[in-house]
Formats: sequence, structure tokens, C-alpha cells
Amino acid sequence: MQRTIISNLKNELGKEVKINAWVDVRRDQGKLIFLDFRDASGKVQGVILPNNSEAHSVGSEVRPEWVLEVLGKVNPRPERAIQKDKFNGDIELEILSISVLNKAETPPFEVEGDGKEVSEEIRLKYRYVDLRRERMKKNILKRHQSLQFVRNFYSKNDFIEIETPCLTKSTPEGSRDFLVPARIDPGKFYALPQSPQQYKQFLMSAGFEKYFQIARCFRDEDTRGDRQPEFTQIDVETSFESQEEIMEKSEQMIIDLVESIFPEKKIQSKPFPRLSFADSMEKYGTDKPDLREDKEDENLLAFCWVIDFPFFEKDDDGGWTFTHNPFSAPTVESMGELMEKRNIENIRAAQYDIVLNGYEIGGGGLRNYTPEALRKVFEIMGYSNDKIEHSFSPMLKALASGTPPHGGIAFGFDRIMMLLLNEPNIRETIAFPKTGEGRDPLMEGPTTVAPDQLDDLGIAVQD
RNA sequence: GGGGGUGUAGCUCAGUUGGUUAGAGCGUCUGCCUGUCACGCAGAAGGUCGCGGGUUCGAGCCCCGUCAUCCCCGCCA
Repeated sequence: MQRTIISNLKNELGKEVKINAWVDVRRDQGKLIFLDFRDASGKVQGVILPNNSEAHSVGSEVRPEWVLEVLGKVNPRPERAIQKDKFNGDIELEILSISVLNKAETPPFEVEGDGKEVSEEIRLKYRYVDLRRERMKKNILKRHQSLQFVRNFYSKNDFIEIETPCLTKSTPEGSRDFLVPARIDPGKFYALPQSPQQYKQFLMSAGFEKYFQIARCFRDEDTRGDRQPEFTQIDVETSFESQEEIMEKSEQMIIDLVESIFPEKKIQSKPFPRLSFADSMEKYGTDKPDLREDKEDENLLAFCWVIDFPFFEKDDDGGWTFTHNPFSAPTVESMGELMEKRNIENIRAAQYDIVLNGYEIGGGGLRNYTPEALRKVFEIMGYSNDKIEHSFSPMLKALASGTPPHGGIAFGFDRIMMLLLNEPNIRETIAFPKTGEGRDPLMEGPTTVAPDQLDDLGIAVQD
């Protein structure tokens, strides 16, 4: 007999069916045993009637989280047992026979409820159990639907998804890199990408014109509730488009995403308001203002753009560093100042951040597409010619190979999910997140490795 | 790197001024229960008080160190 999924049982009234499911709850009344079943599609109550002695003896053995194959008959519930507000509350499965596919140890915590009363440490250690709860199933499902939406949106708009490498090269500045020792070249290291920034610009050089990627990014920095050492970015880049065109397309994607996948949400204002960095700092004291008119309304989304960022700021040593991205272009008005390296504090970047309810959820910019302009940025930051060549010569050469004007944006996907799902932190939207110290509580990484693995890599570990 | 919170039964927690045998709820186990759905009733088992050291006649409680975890600052092109 073919398996029926639980959400389809209501279409099989009066028929005999086979289901495969977990035991969600067991209520044993002696002669009458109730078992609530759960599969990926939903839950249903099963009942073992007193006359069925064989099912009865199996039924009194089974426990929560056991995995069963159940043959049963779908019945309407007796009038007095109907539960109007419950999924499948008007039907029940009369259990004819049960076979146990797998037993389960007593779970470390109850799968019922939203898990907010269980410590996160324990939830993450037994994540495969924690993910069985409805709240987590919903989050992971919404995440999937959102990713599908984004893929479709960009695909329909003639963007193509291109994968870029995870084993790449360490470049100075920005965040600390995760390093991967290179066996082929002892003493040398790959770096995991902090973002696919340079690769997507190479793709513009290559003439793909419209690129996107659901990209995993890695930054070896301390975490926060809204930051993880590895995270997912919606990475986008286009050629020959203006800042205005890129912002409009991005805004449309976000609006369509919210309205399609999260219809209960209300967007406070469309189009999204725009603030200059200077105005935002003056009015709100931050470059990621929370513009919600009613902060109690959990379905209210207040997006805004922040633009006109200063390109450079003083670093700790009194030199100049970039505020956002070294590959950004200056605004048209600032190009002269960049090329002549004067008035540096006044140079503005063609840079735009998108902010939601006080969180930065994305940022992008037009890029320097001539090698001369990009070189000026590095010179202002005080990089030697050697350093520029060592770290950026592929990019400079690509820009010299016939690279179109281009720009793009990257969204922090996990953070967007956190906000749209009303979750208190980013970890609730990620199937297997790291702890605050960057550990994997489920797999218990990182760990030491076998000495011969280190030998292969030519690595000696200090005590 | 810094600041703060937490760590006691499988889970969530209480534990008084340092004092007898460390408690509760849920879960688990056993028995009873024919309409439960937070099932109910009766009973039972279950403890490296994170770890190490110190003070003390005596430490879950005080002191020092350490580990884990959460939040924040730094950091995060």
C-alpha cells in the first residue's frame, strides 16, 4: 500500500491508509490508547480501540519520537471529540496495526512547544530533535520558500546564478579570514571568502552582465545575536546600470519577497525612504535608523536606504581607511577629488545601505571600473606598490581588460529571515548555527586532528 | 581583547546568615483508567551542585582560578 501523508488524510475519509510517522504524544488510558502522529506535513490523532488486542499490545510499548508504520482507517471524530481549532481536529486514524521502524531514547527535551523554555545550548546540541518542533520547521520552510523566491525573481529578470569558489586567497583589510592550509604548498593557505566581491567583479569583466548567487560567506570575527561566522548572502552584480536602477531592482525584489512569502507583514512606506548618511547620523545618531512608527507592531516593516557615505575615515594610526568597501566608486562629483587625492574627508562613495527596523540588511555600490581609480583608493590608504600588486593585481588587470561600468548589492539573508520571522536572533533561522564562540555544539567542532593530517600539511601546533 | 549574566535531577528552576539525609514542577519507570488531546489517579527511580584549588570544625552557598553558554563593547571591507 502506498503511504499517505498526514495532511492528505482528510481526503481519505472512510478508507484504509498507511502512514509513516513519529509518535508525537502518547495518552494511554488502558483500554483506549491515543497516539498523536507527526510527519513532515502535519499531525493527526490515532486511536487504538479496545477490541484490537494486537495493536493494543504494540501501542502500549511505543513512546514519543518512535518511528512507526501504521495501517489505519480514517474516521470522522465522534461529535463530542471534535477539536475545532486543531489541524485534523475533526478526523482521527483508527489504528489497525502498528509496526515499529525505529525506537527512540527519551528525548532530552519535549518537542512540543516553541522551545523558548529550553536552554539554547541543549537545543543546539540535539538540533536534530529541536528541528522537529513546529516553530523550527516553519522557519526552515519559510527560509526555503524565500530562497526559491529570490532565485526565481532574479532568474526571471535575466540574471544567472554563478557559483564562485570557497577556496580562495586571503586579501588584506576587511574582516579576519578563515584560513585553510594548502597541502600542495606547505606553509601557504587558502582563505574562505568574506564575500564573493572580487569574483563577481571578474564576472562583470567576463561579460555576464547580470549575476546573482546565494553565497555562503565566512568571517572570523566574534558573533552577535545577528551575526554568525558563516552566513548566507544574496549577492548581486550588474553591468551598465546606474545606482538608481540597481536600487530600484533591489527594492522591488524585497517588496515582492515580503508580499509573496510573508503576506501578514505591512511595509510602512513604499518606495523606501532615503536618507543621507549625514542626515541619519544627525537625526537618529546611527546609520541604521529604526523608522517604525509603531514599535509594538511586530508585523510592521520600516525599510529605508542610507546613501551618500563618506568614502574614507581615519583609522587608529591616523591613516585613511575605507568605510565600506575598497572597490566602491566615488560619486560622480567626488571623482575629481579621488583622482587628485585631495579633500579626502569629503569624498563621497556611490554606496547604498538598505536598513530594516534598525538592522542593516544589505549594502552595495557602484564599483571603480578603471584600474587608475581603484589604484588611487589603495594609494590613499597608504598601500605600497608591492602590497597593491601582491593583493590586487588580478583585479587591476581585469579592470584593464575591458571591464564595463558595474555595481551591485549584497543582502544578509539570515538577518532578513530573522526579522521577517520575528525571531530574536539569527540562529533560529539557521538549521545548524554556531555558538557565540563560533563552536558547533552538535558536531563539537573545532577539534584537534590526527598528527598525520598535520604532517601532510607541514603544520606543527604550538602548545 | 574587555564588561555583565548564567551553570544544582533528563528539562526548567528553588535552595534563607556557611550547619542534619539538597527540594519542586515537567519528563521517565511501574500499576490503575473506554473519548483523551497539557489526559487523570497512586507509587517509584533519578544528583560529579560545570571543573580544579583554597578558607572553615563544616561549602551548593565565601575566596581564587578555569571551562562552557548568553548579552553588550571592541571587532565585523
